[in-house]
Amino acid sequence: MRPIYQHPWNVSLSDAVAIQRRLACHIEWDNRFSQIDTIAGVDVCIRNDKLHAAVVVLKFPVLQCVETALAEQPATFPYRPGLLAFREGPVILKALKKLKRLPDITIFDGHGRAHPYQIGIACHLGLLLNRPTIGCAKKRLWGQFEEPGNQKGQYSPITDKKTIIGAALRTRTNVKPVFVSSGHRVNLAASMQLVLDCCRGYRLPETIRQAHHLSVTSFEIS
DNA sequence: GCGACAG
DNA sequence: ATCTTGTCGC
Repeated sequence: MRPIYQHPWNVSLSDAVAIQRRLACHIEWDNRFSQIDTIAGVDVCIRNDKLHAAVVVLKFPVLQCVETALAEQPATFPYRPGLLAFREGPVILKALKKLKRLPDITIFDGHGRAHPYQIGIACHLGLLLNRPTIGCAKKRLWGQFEEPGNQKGQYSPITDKKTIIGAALRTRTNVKPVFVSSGHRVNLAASMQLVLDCCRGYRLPETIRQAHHLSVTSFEIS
């Protein structure tokens, strides 16, 4: 089956918003995955207007690396809060296409549902890839939340007009929380559990940490 | 007009 | 995200 959703990337800011609003109603918030054999982390770094994307696929739940992929591309679309997918999406898809096998779950360094139109980069790319995804950001973009308790595992909801759109989750005791939200086909509870399952180190899931390291390393070499 | 604002 | 020195907390 060919990709169902596709759209141009070289668009104006207003067109980008229009595309988001059109795609948003197709995002699925319920779990639609079964066995999880692999889970991946994706991240992008920018040097001299060049984007470097890295994806690290880990066997789950042992978190052993089974495959990685890199891609680079000039940065064209500007950074605008809410439109991150249009800036980083293309180079990320380029890296993901190099994988022998797409991961069962993919975690992004950015939001999912906790976005003004409920279509953060994790939702957007999950829909285009037709795969389950999770958003895991370092800072809030949309919605209100209270600081969660200081112990690892404690969390508080991120809400938008009484609707829970994500959670501020403490992945390490006494360390700033991460902001987790559903991407595509993974509900909030499962997203939070998986993010915690992927934490073996600092405060981001091991998957994203490794991808970040890899993306930084790649531009240092290039 | 002012404040907020993923990466 | 990137740039970039000293500095606060455990």
